[in-house]
Amino acid sequence: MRKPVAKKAKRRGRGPSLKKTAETRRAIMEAALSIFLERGYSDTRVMDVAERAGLAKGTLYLYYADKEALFEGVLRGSIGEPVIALAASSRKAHETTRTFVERTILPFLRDLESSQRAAVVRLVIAEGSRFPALASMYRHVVLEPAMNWIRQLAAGAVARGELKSEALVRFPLLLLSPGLMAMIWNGLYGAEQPIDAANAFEAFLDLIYPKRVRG
Amino acid sequence: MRKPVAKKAKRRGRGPSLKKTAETRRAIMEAALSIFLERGYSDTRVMDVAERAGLAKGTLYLYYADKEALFEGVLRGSIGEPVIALAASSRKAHETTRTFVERTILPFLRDLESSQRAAVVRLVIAEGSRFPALASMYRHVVLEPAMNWIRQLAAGAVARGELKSEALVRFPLLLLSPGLMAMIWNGLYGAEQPIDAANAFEAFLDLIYPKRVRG
Amino acid sequence: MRKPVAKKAKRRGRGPSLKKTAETRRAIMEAALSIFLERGYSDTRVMDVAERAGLAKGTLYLYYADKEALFEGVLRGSIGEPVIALAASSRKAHETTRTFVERTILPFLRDLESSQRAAVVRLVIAEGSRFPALASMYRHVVLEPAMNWIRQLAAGAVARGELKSEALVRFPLLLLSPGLMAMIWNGLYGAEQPIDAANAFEAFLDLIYPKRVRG
Amino acid sequence: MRKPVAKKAKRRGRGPSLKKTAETRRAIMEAALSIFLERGYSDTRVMDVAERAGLAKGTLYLYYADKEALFEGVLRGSIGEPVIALAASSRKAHETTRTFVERTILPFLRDLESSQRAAVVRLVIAEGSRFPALASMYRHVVLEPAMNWIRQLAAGAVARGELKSEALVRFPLLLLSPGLMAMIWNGLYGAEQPIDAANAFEAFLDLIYPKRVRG
DNA sequence: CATGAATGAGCTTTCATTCAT
DNA sequence: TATGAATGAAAGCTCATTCAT
Repeated sequence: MRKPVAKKAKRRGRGPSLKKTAETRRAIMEAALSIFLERGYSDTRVMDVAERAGLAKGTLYLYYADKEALFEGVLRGSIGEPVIALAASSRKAHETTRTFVERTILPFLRDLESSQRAAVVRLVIAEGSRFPALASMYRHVVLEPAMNWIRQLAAGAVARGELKSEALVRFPLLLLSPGLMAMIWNGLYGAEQPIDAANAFEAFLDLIYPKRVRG
Repeated sequence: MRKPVAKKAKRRGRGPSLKKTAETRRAIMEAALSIFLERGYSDTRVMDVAERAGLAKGTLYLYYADKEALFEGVLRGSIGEPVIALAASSRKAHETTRTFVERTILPFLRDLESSQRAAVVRLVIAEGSRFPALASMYRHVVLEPAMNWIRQLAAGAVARGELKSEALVRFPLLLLSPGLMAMIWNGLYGAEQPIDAANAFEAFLDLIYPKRVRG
Repeated sequence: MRKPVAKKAKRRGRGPSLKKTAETRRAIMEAALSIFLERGYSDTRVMDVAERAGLAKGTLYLYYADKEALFEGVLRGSIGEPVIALAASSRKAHETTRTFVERTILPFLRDLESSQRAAVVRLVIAEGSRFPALASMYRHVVLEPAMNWIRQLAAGAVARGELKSEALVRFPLLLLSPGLMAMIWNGLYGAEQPIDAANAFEAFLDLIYPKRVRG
Repeated sequence: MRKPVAKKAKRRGRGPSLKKTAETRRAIMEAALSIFLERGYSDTRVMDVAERAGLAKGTLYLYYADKEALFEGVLRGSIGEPVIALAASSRKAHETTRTFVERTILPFLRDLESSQRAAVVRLVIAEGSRFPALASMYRHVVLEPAMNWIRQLAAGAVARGELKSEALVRFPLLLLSPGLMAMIWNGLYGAEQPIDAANAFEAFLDLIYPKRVRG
C-alpha cells in the first residue's frame, strides 16, 4: 500500500492528480481493449473493464461518457499505427516490387496474431456495421492510406513491366485479401488450425508473379 | 407439395397440427434469419423475431429451446446450398480452367449481396468465435468442400500448365479471398460505396493468369 | 392402436364415451396425485400431469376447471378412508385400551410411508394454509372424526382407571402427535434416516402407561 | 452496537459503503423473512421483497445471488437461537425433571406463535424437502442439539426413577411432538381456533407423569 | 478525482389456459 | 370428447448508469 512501484504513488507533492490521470486513462484503455477484443462489444461488461483496470465501476464514467464512448475511444486509440510504418518505407534503388513488398508487408503480417492487430481488425469487422463511426474512422485511417500506397506501388510495377495487369490499381485491397482471409480464418479456427498470414501472402505473390523461372 | 403421400401421415390425434406447424416453423426461420442478419445475435430481441413472424413470444419456444438454439438452428438452415452448385458442375472438354471458374463462380458472386448469402457469411464471421458449433458447421459444410473443389481444380490447372504456381493447392482459400474481401467491405461500407465481388474476382484472375496476350 | 387392452378401447358400440370418462378421470387423479405428492403444488406442471395420465394437455381442462380445481379435487379424493377403518372397529369385551389402540392404530401406522398416506398428510400440511378449503375439508373428514374417536376412547380409559389423566380428552390429537412427528421427520430426512411411526407410537404408549410392572 | 471497535475498520475506499450496507442487509432479511413466512417460497415474488424492504429489485441481487440464495440465507439467519437458551439452563439442586422441563420449555412454547418461531418451523417443514440444505441445516442446528439435550434429561429422569420408561431416550423427539402438533394445527386452523402449545405440552406431561397424587 | 451501493428498464423464459380442428 | 399449437401475463435476473459520500 505504500510501495512506490507504480499505481498507488498518488499525491506526490500536495495538489491532486498530475499525470495520474494519464496513467488511469491508459489503464482503462488497456483493460477495455483486451476485454473488447476477447468478448466483443455486447458481451463485455463495463464492470469487468473497471476491475481489470483496477478501478471502481463509477470511475470509468469520469473518463468516458458511456460504454459506447469507451468502445469507440479505445479502438480509436488502437488503430492507425499499422500504416505509418508502410508510409514511411520507400522502395530502394533497384529493388523489385515484389522484394519491396515482401520487405515491408511480410514483417507486418508475421506478428499479426502475436500482436493484437489481427484481433482489432476482427473486432472492427464484427462490430463495424453497428458502429459506423468506427468503421468510417478505420477506413480513413487505415484502409484509404493503405489503398493509396498500394495503388501507387501497383502503378509503378505496371509501368516497370513487373506486373501485366492493372487489377491492383483498380482493386488495391486485393493485395490485402490474403492477410484478411488468414485473419478471419484464425478468428474462427485459429485455436485448432491456424493459418500463417505471411505464408498465405507469399503464396499469393507466387500466384501473381510469373514464376521467377530460371532464377 | 408434390408427393401427396407423406403429408397426411403426420396426423396423430384428432386435434390441430397439420402443416400449420411447418408454416409456422418457416415463418420463424424467415423472421429470425432476417433479424439476426441485420442486428447480430446480441442485439436481436426474441420478441422482435416473434413479432415479425406474426406470433406470440411464447410460440417460438415451442420450436426452439432458447435464443441460442434459435440462432444456431436458423443459421444451420441457411448454410450449405452454395457449394452444392459448385460440386455439381464439371469442366467441359477443352475448357480453360479460368473459363470454367468464371462460368461457375462468377454467377455465384454476382448475387452474393442481392441474395442474403453475403450477409450470412458476415454473420458467421462476426459471431463464429462465440458460437463454435456454428463455425465448425460452416467449416465442414461450406469451407472444406469448397477447399477440396479448389485444390482439385488448381492441381489440374498446374498439371495442364495453365498455372505456374502450386500456391492454390496449398492455400485454396486464396481463390475465395477476393470475394471475402468484397463481402467484408460491403458489410462496412456497402451502403455508400459497394464493391462488386464479381469484378474483384475477375481482377484477381487477371492478376493470376499471364495476360491473355494478343487478346 | 387396435389392441383392446385398456386405454384405447374407445367407441365400443357406436355412441361416444360410456365409462371411458370415469377411466380417464381416474387416470388423471392418479397422475395428478403422484406428481403433486412428489413436487407440491407450485412445482407441478399441468402438462406433466397430462403426460403421465396419457392425455393431451387440453383434455385435463375438460375434467377440471383449472390447476387449483385439479389440486383440490384430486386431494379430496385421496383423503378420508383412513378414519373409516378406525370408526368401524370397536373395543372387544375385556380388551385393554392400550391393546385396542395397538390393534387398531398400529397397522395403520405401519404402512403410513409405504402407502402414500403419509405423503398426503405432508402435502396437506405444506399447502394447507394456501388452500383453506382443502385444510378445512381435511379437518372435517379426518381430524374431527379422529378426535371424537380418541376422546371417547380416552374418556373410557379414564373411567376404567386405565388412564390417570384426562389430558387426551382435552387434547385428543396428542395421541396422534407421535405419528405426525414421524411423518414430518420422514418428509425431511426419511431418505437417509427414516423413523418408524409405529415404533414411535409404541414408545409413546410406554410413556403414558404406567409400566406393565411385573406383567 | 456495543463494541465500537470493528465498525470503522470496514471503510476501504473513499466512496459510500459504511454501515448502510448492514442496514440494507437487515432490511432485506426482515422483508424477505416476513414474506417467505406468509407466502412460502414459490408464491413469494422477489420484487415484493424488494418493495417491502424499500429497495429496487436489482439491489437484492447485490446481496444474494438469486432467489434461492435469498431464501436459504434468510432462513439460515432465523434459525438457531432457540436451542441456545435450552443448552444454557441446567437443572437445579433438587429440582424435579418435570419442574425443570416446565421451567425451561414452557416459556419457549408460550411465545411460539407470537414470535415468528412457529412460522419458521412451519416453513422449514413445508419447503424442507425442496431445500435439502435447509433441512439439513435445521437438523444440525436445532434438532440434533435438542435431541441430545432431551436424551440426557430423560436418561437422568430414568436413573432417578422419575420416569419408568426409556422411550424418551430412544425417541427424544416425542417430547417435542406436542409442540409440533400445536404448531401445525395453528398453521392450518390457528386463525379460527388456535391451540396453545404450552397447554398441549402440559397435558402431555400429565399423561407421562404418574399423577401427582394427592398434590 | 474515486467509490460502489442503488437503480430500474429491459430481456429471456415459463406455463396455465384457450380454442380451432 | 380429444388434441396440441398458440397465447401472453408474469417472473427472475442483468447490467449500464447515477450519485451521495
